Parts: sequence; structure tokens; C-alpha cells
Amino acid sequence: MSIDKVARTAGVSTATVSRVLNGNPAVKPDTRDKVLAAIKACEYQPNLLARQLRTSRSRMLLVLVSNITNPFCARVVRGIEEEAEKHGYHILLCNSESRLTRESAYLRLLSGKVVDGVITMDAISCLPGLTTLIGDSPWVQCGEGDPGYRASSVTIDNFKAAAAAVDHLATCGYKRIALINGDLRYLYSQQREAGYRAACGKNWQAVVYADSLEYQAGVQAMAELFTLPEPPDAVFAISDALAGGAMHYAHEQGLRVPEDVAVMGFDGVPFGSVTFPPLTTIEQPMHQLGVRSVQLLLERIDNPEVETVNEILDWKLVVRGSV
Amino acid sequence: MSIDKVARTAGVSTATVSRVLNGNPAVKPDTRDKVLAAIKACEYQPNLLARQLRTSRSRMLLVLVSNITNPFCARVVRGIEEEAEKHGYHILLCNSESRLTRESAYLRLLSGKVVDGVITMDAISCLPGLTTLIGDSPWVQCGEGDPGYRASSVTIDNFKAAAAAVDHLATCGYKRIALINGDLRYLYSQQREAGYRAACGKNWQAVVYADSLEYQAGVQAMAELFTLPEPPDAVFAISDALAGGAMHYAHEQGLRVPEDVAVMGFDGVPFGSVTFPPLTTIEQPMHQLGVRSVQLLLERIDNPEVETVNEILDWKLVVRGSV
DNA sequence: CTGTTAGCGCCTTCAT
DNA sequence: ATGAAGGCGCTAACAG
Repeated sequence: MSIDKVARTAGVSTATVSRVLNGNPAVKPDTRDKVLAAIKACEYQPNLLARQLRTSRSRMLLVLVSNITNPFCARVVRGIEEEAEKHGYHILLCNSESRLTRESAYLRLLSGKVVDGVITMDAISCLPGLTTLIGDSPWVQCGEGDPGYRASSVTIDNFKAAAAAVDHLATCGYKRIALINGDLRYLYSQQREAGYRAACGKNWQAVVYADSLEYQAGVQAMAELFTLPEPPDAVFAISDALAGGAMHYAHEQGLRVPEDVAVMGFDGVPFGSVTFPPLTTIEQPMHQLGVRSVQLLLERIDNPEVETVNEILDWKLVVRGSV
Repeated sequence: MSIDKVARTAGVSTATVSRVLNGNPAVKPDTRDKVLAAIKACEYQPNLLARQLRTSRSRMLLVLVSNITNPFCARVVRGIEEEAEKHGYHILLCNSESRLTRESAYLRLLSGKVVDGVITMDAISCLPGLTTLIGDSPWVQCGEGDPGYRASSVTIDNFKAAAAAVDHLATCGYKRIALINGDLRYLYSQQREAGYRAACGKNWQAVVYADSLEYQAGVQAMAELFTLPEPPDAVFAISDALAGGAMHYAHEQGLRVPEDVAVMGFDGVPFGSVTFPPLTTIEQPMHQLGVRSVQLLLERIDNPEVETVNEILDWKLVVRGSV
């Protein structure tokens, strides 16, 4: 089942078989047919490992995510996978759960030549140990861009998007706008908070930090907000799931959304359109985020000399019923 | 940066370096230290590809999922990844979107020796093209077990679980119990429907098929059910998300759950506990499903002669508020 | 157009 | 305890 058995049964050299395998046009049609027949006869399956070793190209991309369950991530990954497939690449998906041991284990595949490059969607940049592990392998950060690193990035302008969300709330007449934020180690969390604060200016502010980006955490965060002596009349949550949780709490308390309290989300995941009421949110171009990440990474792989770029994609304010 | 540079700077042979790398005890401590120092000095990173080729073991497992967004899958995958990590294995996750081209592309990595085995969570068994691609590589089906194939499987008893769900509904006094099913190409869909029909016996029956296992599809399916001349007073949905969608529709129509219509789910994903009301459901041992799949697969990889096993795990009826 | 040859980087007998 | 040598399966010059 190795290439030279095929060569022998076809009566040619291994080089010729290899040429046929790789679609090299410089092969006489007759011999090509002979080889093809031999391949079929031997039920030959190329050993990709050997090919990868020889060409020092695995055509595999590592994708590091903290939590695949997050629908935002899932959609970005879909974009990544689709674009990678177009270029004949495969995806090695690592669901790190933000565990260092796991991340570093996967990152070792980079130096080990098992993958040609890496796309990170986690806050890698604040883990010095990991960045040294990446060394100067092709790397792009997706959805989280720290220009301080030797990596390209594809993101939206989180500051402006957050500010726009607050502006929209203010335009609708809300005065006491609170923020439900997530883990501040993420640059995007910092940026969105900065955008929130800038847009609020000297007006009323309240920020609360959720344990995760998920629904349940949103319920708790909202509860916390409503222990304040003067609770908010509008809430801007940093993820749609968080916003969903916030509405859940509001309903539990008998508050109407948006009459008693407005709720605004972030991300634009499908879930937002099935909540009661449907969620007004900032939509990120999830698919495109993934697609561009792959394109940038592939450019880098093909030519390590190309400069790193920090690409900013457009977001969109989607008005539904919750504001 | 290859092994023989290390060997030269340490003044030993490549064999010795290899021994140190692999923790072979038959190395004098002194020489071992020398080698270790050389490794550090050279910033040596072993080429995993070469090692894999030489040992014909990649320590990578392919996991084929139709849709990672599905929280049931995500949780199983988490179990898979955790167990794999324990044994020094990595996961190559393929989100196939049930697209044949993508599945076959990934499966080619199996014959190409890039992965040592595969865990499928998709209805692979009804795609003859794919099963031949798998050939007789180590394979276990997870959550979906077709004993007709040369693969082990880890599942629950879908027939009994579905029947128990219906029995519970009947015990609570509901008479007109409908089923929201999914894609019948999946064996579990067939089995759950069979369980439903068996438990209903000669009583009222109505089955409707949703386009996917997701929320939105549940809304539609429920709507369809309520076009019936005599709509159901209870609904058993084949996934929790579907059940959530069903409740959504009920609320829209001003129906109370469970007073006007009871709703029961399947899977036991976290989402079910945040719905209004919280979902009564059949809980699958998601984590364990993943863990056992890996264990079975690894046994198979270590010893291809072991017999295939069809393992059945326990499920649990979780009563919350929707029934 | 096709064959010969030389590795890719590593592990692993077989000697010593 | 260590070294020498062969080869995993493939591709890529270089000849012819």
C-alpha cells in the first residue's frame, strides 16, 4: 500500500506515481492511466504524514477557542472552516476551556510542524508563556486583537460599537444605563467598557462583571444590578446570552422589557431573535471574521515576510424589540 | 533544530538524544544532563511529524460532528477531549454540517495516518461511501449506534428513554401526546419514535418532523401541531432546544405551560433549566458518553483484535416545571 | 516524458 | 550505556 508497490504493479518508478498523485501534467496519458489503474488495484491510500514531512507542510490550521459552546465562536469557526476548506486546509479545533495545560499542549503542535499556523480566539496575548510557545509561527488573533504582539488580527472596533450601543439607548430616552461586562483580561472587554464609559460621559454609570458570557451569568449580573439603591432603566450586556439572562431576571421580577427596563446585547447570534422580546444588539460579522482570519493566516504561511495587519471589520446595530 | 544538531552539540549520537527525549532509563545521568543542556541550548523542538511517521502513531483522534453548535454535542466533545488528553491524545474536530465533501475530506486523514481513529456523532452509517472510507480503521459511534457496522458504539437506550418520557406524560394525566421528531435518517430518531409509539399504544398519536434540532425549528413544529383539528395537550420533543421552541410558540399563543400544554425535552442540556418554565427532560450522560467513546477507541487502537462492543449507558428522567 | 537519487527528522534494532 | 545504520513513505531536483 505504499507508493512503490503501486510503482511496481504499474511498471513505472515511484517518481511517476508521485507525479500522477500530484496532478503533474508532464505525464503521458497512457502511463497516467496505467498508474491510476494500479492505484485502484492496490487500493492505495497515500500516507499523508509522509507527504507532510517531506513537504514540511501539513495543510492543517490550529484554532484555539476557550469555549466552543459559545455560539459566537461556533459561527466564527464555521467561517474559518469554510474558508480553510476552499484552500485545501483542515482545522484542528482546540476547546481549551481556558486551561493552560491544554492550550500549551495544542500549541506544541505548532512547533512540532503538525499544523502550519494558528488562529486564536482566546486572550492568549495576556499569557506570556503561550506567546513564547507560538514563537514566530504564523499566527492571527480573531475577535480579540492585541497589536502589541507579533500577530495579525481581525476584529471590529469594539470601542465604537459599544459607544454606539449606549448612544442608541440614550437616544431612546434611557437615562440610567448600566453595563454587564465579562472578563476584563480580554481586550475586547476593556475596549467595550471604555466605549461605554466614553458614551455615558458624566452621566449615571454602573458596571457589573459576569462570571462568564452565558445566560445564567446574565441572570445573576442583572440581579446584582437590581440590588442597587437606584437600579438602571437600561442595560447593555456584552454578549447576547448575557442579555438573555438579564431579560430572564427582569421577567422574574415582573418587569416589562423594554418598558420598565431596556436590554441591549452584543454579537448578533441567532438566539437573540427568539427571546422575548427579540433582542436589540450589535451584530459582529462572525462569518467574515473567520474568513478573513484564514486568508490572513494563509498569506502569512505562504510568505512569512508579509507584514502583520490589524484588520477592522464593520459591525451593525440591529434594532429589534428589547430597546 | 533537528535531533542531530542537538546530538553534535552534546557530543553524543542521535540515538542517545532520542532515548533522552523518550525517557528511556538506560541513559547515564551525566550524559542525560549533557543532552538536556544541549536541547535547551539549541531551543530544540521535536518534529512531531517525523516521529509520527516513524512510529506510525499520531496520537490524534478525529471527531466528526454534524454541528458543534448543538450543546449536546459540545458537552460530549468536552468529555472526549478530557479523556483524550489524559491519554496524551489530541482531537481533530470536524464540524461537518452534514456535508459529504467535508466529511470525506476529513475521513481521508484516517487512511492517511494523520489520525489514529475516529469517533462519529453523525449518521455516518447510512452513508455507504463514508463507511468504506473508514475501512477497518478504529471507529466508534457515539450517541448513535448502528450495530450493523464494524464499529463499537456508546449510546443510551433511546427506545426505553422515549417510552419513559411518554409514560411520565401519561401518568401526569395527559391524553393527547404528540411527538416532535427530527431527521429519521438518524437511528436514534427512529428508536425514539418507536419508543413513543409503543408507549402510546392505541392512544392518540401525532408525529411531526422538525427541520433541525434547533429552537427555531421547534417553534415551527409546534405551530404545525396546532393546526391539527384536535391539538395535543402534551408534546414530547426529541431535543431540549426543540422543546424550548415549542414552549415559545405556546407562549405566543397565550397558552400556559404545563396547564394548557405540557412540554417534555430530551438531552438534558443546561439551556433547559433557564426556560420558562424549566424543562422536564430525559438527561443523557453526555460527558460519560464522550469518555467511554475514547476509552473504547483507544482499546481498539492498542489492540485492533478486540471485539466491537455496543455499550448502553443510563439515562435519567429529570422533572422540572414543564410537565 | 520518465527514472535515479537523496533526503525530510525521527526511532530502533543490532552491535559494541 | 552508547553508536552506527537503516528505513517510515513520500517528493523534488537532476539526469537522461
